[in-house]
Amino acid sequence: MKPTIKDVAKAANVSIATVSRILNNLPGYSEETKTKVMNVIEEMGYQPNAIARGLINKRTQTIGVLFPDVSSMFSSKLLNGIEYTANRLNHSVIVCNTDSNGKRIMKYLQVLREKQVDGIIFVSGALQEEPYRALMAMQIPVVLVATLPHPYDLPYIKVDDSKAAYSATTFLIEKGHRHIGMIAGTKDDMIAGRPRVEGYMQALTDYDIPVREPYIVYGDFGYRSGLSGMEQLWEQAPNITAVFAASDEMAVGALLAAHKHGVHVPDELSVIGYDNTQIAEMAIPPLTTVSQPLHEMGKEAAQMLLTMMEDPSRAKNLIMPYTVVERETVKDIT
Amino acid sequence: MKPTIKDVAKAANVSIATVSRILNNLPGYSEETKTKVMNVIEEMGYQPNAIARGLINKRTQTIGVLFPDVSSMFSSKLLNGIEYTANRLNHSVIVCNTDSNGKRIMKYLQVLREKQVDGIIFVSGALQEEPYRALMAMQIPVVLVATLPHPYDLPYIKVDDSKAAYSATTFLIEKGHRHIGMIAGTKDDMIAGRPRVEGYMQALTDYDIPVREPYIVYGDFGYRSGLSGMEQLWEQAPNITAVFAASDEMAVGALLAAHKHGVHVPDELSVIGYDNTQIAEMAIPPLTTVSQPLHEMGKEAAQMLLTMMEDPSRAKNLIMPYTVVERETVKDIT
DNA sequence: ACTGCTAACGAAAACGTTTACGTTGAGTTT
DNA sequence: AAACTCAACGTAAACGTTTTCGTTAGCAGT
Repeated sequence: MKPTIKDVAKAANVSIATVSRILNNLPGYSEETKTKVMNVIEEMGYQPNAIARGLINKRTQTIGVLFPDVSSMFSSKLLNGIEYTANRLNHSVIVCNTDSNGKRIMKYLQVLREKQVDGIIFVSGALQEEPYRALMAMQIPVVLVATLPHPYDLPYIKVDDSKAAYSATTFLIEKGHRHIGMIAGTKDDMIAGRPRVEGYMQALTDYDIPVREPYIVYGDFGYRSGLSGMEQLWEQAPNITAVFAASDEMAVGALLAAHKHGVHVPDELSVIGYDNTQIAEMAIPPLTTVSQPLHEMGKEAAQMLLTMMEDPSRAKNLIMPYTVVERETVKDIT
Repeated sequence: MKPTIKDVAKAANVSIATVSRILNNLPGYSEETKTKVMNVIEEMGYQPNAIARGLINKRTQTIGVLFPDVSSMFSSKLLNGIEYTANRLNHSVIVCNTDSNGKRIMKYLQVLREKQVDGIIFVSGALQEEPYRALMAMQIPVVLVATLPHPYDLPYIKVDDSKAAYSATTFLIEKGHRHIGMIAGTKDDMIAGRPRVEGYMQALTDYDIPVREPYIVYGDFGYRSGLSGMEQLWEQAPNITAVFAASDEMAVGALLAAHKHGVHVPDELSVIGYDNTQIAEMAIPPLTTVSQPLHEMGKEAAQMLLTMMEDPSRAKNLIMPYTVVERETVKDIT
C-alpha cells in the first residue's frame, strides 16, 4: 500500500498535523523536525492524496472543458492554450467531447459536477437553457469561448465575427474585386454563421456593391461542404472573381473544387478563409485567411476562469484581435 | 450549500446508509422508501460527491493521457478515440501536454498520482527510465500508444511502422517507380524514425533496387521540414520520380515545394505520405498516404486500459492494421 | 515565585461517502 | 410458544487530508 500521511507521521514520531503543516508550509514547527520529516517523506516516497485533500478543501484543482469536437484543429489549438495556463497555475483539465449533443452535454455537466471541478470552459456552440441552468446550479465560474451567452449573462472570449468578416470582405474589395461570393457556415448558427455573412454584406453595401442572393451559399464549416459550396456558387454566380469562406476547411474545399475544374487560384479566382488553422499554411497555394488567436484565446480563457475562482467579480468579456494574414490565394486585380 | 447525502437522509427520515444503498442499488430497502428517497433527491437536486466516493472506493473513474503535443492532428484524433470509449465506460480523461519534456512528464506523473487516476495512456515518444520508474511506482495500468516500451515491458498499441513503410514503398515500386526518395522523420527516433526508413530500404532491396544515401533526407515530421527536405532531395537526387514522406505534414510540404518549383504532382513527381490525417484528404491534389487508424487506436487504448483495471493479466499488445489509401498524388508510370 | 507569552507541537473534528456489522420486528418453523 | 429466519433498516468506522483547539514547556517580566 502506498504510504499515507499517517505512516509518515508515525515513522517520524510526530503527529499528522505537523506533517501537514510542513507540507503546506504553515508555521508551527522547528527547522529540526522539518528536515527529519522531509527525510522520512523522501525515504517512503510519500505523495499526498489530492482526493482526500479535495474533500476537505472543496477545491480539486481541476477544470472541465466542453468541446463540440476535440479533434478539430480549431478545438485542439484552443485546448492547447487552455491546458498550458491551467497547468502553469497548477490545475488539470478534463476534456469532454459533446458532439453538440444536448444529452451528452447534460451528462458531462453532471459528471463534472460530481467530480467537483473548480470551473468550466464552454467552447463554441450556442448555450441552451437546460445546460445553462445546470451550470448555474453548480455555482462555479464558467467562461465561454468563441461563442456568446446570448440571452444569459456569462463572461465570454471571442473575436468579433462580424467585424472580422467585414475586414475579410474589405480586403477582397480593396484588391479590386467586385463580384465576391461567400461560402457561409451553418445558416442558423447565431455565433459563427449569421454574424459572418452580416459582416460580408455590410462591407459590400459600404462600398456600394449590391449584395445578391445567389452569391451566398451555406455549408457546415466542413471541408466537403466547401467543395460542394464552391460548385454551387459557380452555377449560381459564374462571374464571381473572389470568394470568402467562413472557415479554412471550406476554403480549402473551394481550393480543391477550383483545382478540379482547372481554374487557377489566385489568377482566376481569389479565395480567403477564416480561422488560420494549420491547414491554411499548408494549403496549396498557402491560404490567405483571417486569423483568430486560438492559442491565446485558450490561455486567456483559462486565466480568466482561474482568476474568477479567487474573485468572481473580476469576470469580464474579452474581444480578441483578429488579423488577416496574407498568403497566396488572393490576387490584386486593380 | 449543495445538499449532501446527509441532508437527503434527514429530509427523508432514513439513515445515510439507506440512501447510499438506494443510490448504488444494493439490496436492503423497500420499494416504498426507495420512492420516498428518490423524491427527496429530486426535490433537493442532490448529486453525489465523486471526491468523497473516490476517497473510500480508491477509484476515481479518471484516466490521464500524456501527449507530446495535444494540438497536432495526430494527437487530437487519438484523444478523440480515447475520450470516446472512456466516456462510454464512465471515465473522465485528463489531458497532459508534455512537449516531450522530461521535467514536464515527471511533473504530470506526480499530479496524476496525487489525483489518484485509475490508469495512464502514454502517447508517442520514447519512454525514459525515470518516467518508467514513476509509472511503476503508481501501481496502476499503463498502455503505450504509437510507441514501444523498449527495454521495458508494457502493453502497447501501434502499427508496424516498418511494414507500413515497406508497403508504401512497394506501392510506389509497383506503379513503376525506380528512383524513389524518402523524406524521413527524426533520424534517431527509434519509434517512428528508423523503422520507417528500414521498411523503405527493405522494399527497395527486395525489388533489386539499390538504396542510395542521397535519396534519403531527414526532417522532423513537420510541414516545414518537408518543404526543405524536398528541395534538398532535388539537389542530391534530381532524377527521382517519386518520394515517400514519413508523415503527411512533410508530404504536404513536399507538395508545396513541387508547386513552387512548377513541377506537377503526380505527373512529374509522385508523393506518398504517412498518417492519413485530415490534411491528406484536403491537400491539393488529395494525398495518397498510409493510414493509421488513429481513432480506433485511441478507442482500443482506452478499452485496454479499462479492462486492465479489472484484470491486469489481460494486458496485451495490439498491432493495428494499416492501409494505403490511394488518392491522387501517385502516378502509374509502368 | 508567580504571571504571561510564545513556539512547538498533539488530539480530534470535519469533509461526504461506502460498508461491515448490529438491531428490530414480523413471519415461519417446530 | 419458543426458536429461527430474513427483510429492512440504523450505527459507526473508515478513507486521507486540513484545521481548530488545546496543551506543554521554556523563558521574560515583575
